[in-house]
Amino acid sequence: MNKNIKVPMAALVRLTTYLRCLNEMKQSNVQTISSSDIEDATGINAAQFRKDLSYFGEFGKPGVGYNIDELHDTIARILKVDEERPVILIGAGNLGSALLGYSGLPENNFRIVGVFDNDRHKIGYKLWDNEIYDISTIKARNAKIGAKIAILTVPVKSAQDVVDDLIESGISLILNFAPVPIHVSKDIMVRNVCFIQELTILSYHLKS
Amino acid sequence: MNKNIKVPMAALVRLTTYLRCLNEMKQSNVQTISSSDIEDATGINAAQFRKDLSYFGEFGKPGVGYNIDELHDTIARILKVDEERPVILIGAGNLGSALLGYSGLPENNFRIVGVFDNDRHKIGYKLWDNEIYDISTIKARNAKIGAKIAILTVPVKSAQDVVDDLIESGISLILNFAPVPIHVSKDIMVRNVCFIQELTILSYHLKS
DNA sequence: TAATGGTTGTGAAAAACTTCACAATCTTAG
DNA sequence: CTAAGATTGTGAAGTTTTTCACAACCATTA
Repeated sequence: MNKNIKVPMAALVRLTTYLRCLNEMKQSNVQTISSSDIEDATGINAAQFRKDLSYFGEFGKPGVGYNIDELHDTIARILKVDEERPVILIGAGNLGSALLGYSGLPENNFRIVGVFDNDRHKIGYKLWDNEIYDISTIKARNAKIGAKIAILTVPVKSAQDVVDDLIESGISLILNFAPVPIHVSKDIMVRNVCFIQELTILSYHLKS
Repeated sequence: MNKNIKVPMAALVRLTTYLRCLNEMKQSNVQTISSSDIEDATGINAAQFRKDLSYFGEFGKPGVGYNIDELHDTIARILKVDEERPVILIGAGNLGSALLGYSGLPENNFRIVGVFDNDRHKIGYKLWDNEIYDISTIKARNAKIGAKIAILTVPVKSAQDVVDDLIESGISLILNFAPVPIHVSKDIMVRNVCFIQELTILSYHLKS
């Protein structure tokens, strides 16, 4: 085991892929899989899979393989998605609304427990049964809610301001959908989702 | 220049970040930037920035820096986002609808020129002024449209089937929002956007 | 003109990541 | 019990990516 060695970010990304894959496999009637089965299902090299797991321990049986349910639960525990996490959503626009209605969130143990916006025309109204709160009340509200994770779907121009408020409110993990790099201290983690970037990478590969 | 050397995917991702950054800088009254200005703005190492550019040519002046407008246009040309690209959208659900209304798409030269779904209750109706077409007509329609890029916002269970149709219709670049790995031949490129994965990576970093 | 301060482009060094390859282990069958 | 076949976990090798460091260059000032 390599528990003292830093886990590469790429390995974490792959772990989430294994988890998704195992989730599907759970519904089959097979109990056990080998690392090369994972390779077939995900395209990720079998040795890579084993090494990724080795950062966290030993979960397989030589000569046999891995128990699907066990491995699923182990990876879920490693990634801390084995129990429900409260998440707050900032920005009740089109995208925020779509996310709020997305069943994949609860299915993966993420529960949106608060929706915030700064638009007077939205505050107080309900979106999919969630009341939209005034963003200026976030500090007080999150003192009760205690969420550590926020999803940010606000316009570019408000993104940085909102982030500062979030951090003051105890948020330390931010999923940023605003297409702008936001600036935070080292103890705060931001992951950006920008599908324009993805489209652009596709565009680069246009043959012409 | 390294034109004969393979460009790392990570470099392409960074190029899209530089482009976004330059886009903002265009609005300032500064004309010229240095690689370390880029580092300050994006967090990406200055030498990394220069090496990324070196895959494509020499665009700066030693002792001076880079002209913002010029560099922006150059990178846009490299990434082939210097002119409008037609894109088709498959899946007119919540997410598809949100994407369709997203102004970032036209602002970045991606124009949605066709919306498709397989739901009888949606086909024929309009979404943000776009008629929703029957997905079974895609081959005929894309023969006229000629889009190479498709955005996929369909449920997991239909994803693979739809992809096969898309490829038959001349699509070679797919942005997949369905949280499932899809299987394609080598000449087709797929980029996945899965924010559950991103949330999961954040979750792993919860301190507790 | 010469000297100074700043910046690029890039070969080479360093670091990080992936893949290989094999000892160790397990299960089954005879 | 032994042999055969399968699979893990991991040190080492191989590959890729990032960072360093410096020659070459430009603009400005004296």
